[in-house]
Amino acid sequence: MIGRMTEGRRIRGMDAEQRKAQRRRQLLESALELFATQGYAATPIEQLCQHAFVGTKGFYETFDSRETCYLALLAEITERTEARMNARLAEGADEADLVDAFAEALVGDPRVAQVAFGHGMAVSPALEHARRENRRWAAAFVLRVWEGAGVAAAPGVDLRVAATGLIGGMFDLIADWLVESSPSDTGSLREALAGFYRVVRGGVALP
Amino acid sequence: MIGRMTEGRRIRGMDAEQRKAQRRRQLLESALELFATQGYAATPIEQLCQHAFVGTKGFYETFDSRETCYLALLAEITERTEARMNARLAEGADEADLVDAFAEALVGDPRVAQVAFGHGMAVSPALEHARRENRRWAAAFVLRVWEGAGVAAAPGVDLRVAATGLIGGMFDLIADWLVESSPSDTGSLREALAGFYRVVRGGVALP
DNA sequence: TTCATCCGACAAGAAGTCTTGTTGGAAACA
DNA sequence: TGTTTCCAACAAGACTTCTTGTCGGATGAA
Repeated sequence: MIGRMTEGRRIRGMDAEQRKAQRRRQLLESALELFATQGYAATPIEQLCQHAFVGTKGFYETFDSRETCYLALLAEITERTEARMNARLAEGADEADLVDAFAEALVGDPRVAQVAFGHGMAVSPALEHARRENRRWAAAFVLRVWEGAGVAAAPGVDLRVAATGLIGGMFDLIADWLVESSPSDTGSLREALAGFYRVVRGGVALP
Repeated sequence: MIGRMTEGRRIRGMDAEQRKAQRRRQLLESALELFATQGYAATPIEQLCQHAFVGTKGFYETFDSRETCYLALLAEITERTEARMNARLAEGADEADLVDAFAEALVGDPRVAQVAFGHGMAVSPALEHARRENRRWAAAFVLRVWEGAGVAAAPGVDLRVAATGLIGGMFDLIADWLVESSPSDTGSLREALAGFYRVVRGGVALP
């Protein structure tokens, strides 16, 4: 208590702020790993801390809650992805390159894709399974209709992929409509769904 | 205890089995209402029972758990929708009619859409918001690329809708890839994403 | 009216998680 | 080596939800 330090002591060559940043990185890395493999809902804070070698106390000094931690992880992922895509665009990449760059960003670390698009966000595996079953049925229905209509796929077009994407897009348009439009505005949803269907339908059987 | 009844007594003109069926219907109706407005994660069993005028005991006699209840609700919704779509198809409806019938099935009761496609299944509103923010950014990015490429929309095509649907479809293809393919099989994802992009891109700028 | 039955309401225990407080030991200085 | 600082590990309380058991009012039958 003689020579009072104005700043905290250095440990492992890092000052207090750097150590805090490292704890944060460790927690986010553990969150990526555990949320991807077990899902967000099935990963308690304590397990997160054990995996990251951080005390529960330290967790609450870094994040307000488990949800905040997940949001920070998502923010980091999206920020990185967006920066990468913007860079490619600035380099003058063409459309096919951009799509491939997007795929590469996810393929590089499947945990990223799992957390951002997969069951990571789901309430439970069973519910996620039910959700996917819906989409599979819908895609199969579309394929059946196309078959009945005698659709001839344009060269390089995989009808199953097109149907899956079509369904995913339509479901997303519905989700958008739910939060952006009033329930009374049914016309905009009908137009959007019909319009997107025409786009895909046109692209599938392109001359 | 003299004349033992072989079957339970009738109440409100219904025997035991019918009353049980009615409780089930009331619980499912309450689940539809509450899951749609508050979300699944934010609706405890007790609240479900209060809204349905059913005791917690009765709940556990009907469903094994809250998740089972949600799965039953989803199953009912999908079954009804699938039956309706199959009927339309059998009637010889054309593709546009089918799309519109699908929209109509959801528009009729927005709670159905909310439960099946909206925030109903989400872990929390904040996470759902983050997820949607991702998609909005991606759709805006696509629009920017198309603008830069001087894409001229075909008549009747809304570029914003097409971009939103494209992103939704691509994200769904990723989700599919995550559960159906091994992480090492990166080629199939690349092909699927590129293929679906070509389909939409072709349909957008159709001559 | 009287009685048997049903079932929604209530109570209580169990289990899990969140959140904060404490501490023992490790790591860096002197 | 001795001292100080830091922090992961541990502990404990509060809270929420799940799940099962009991009870009393309501309902219909006799």
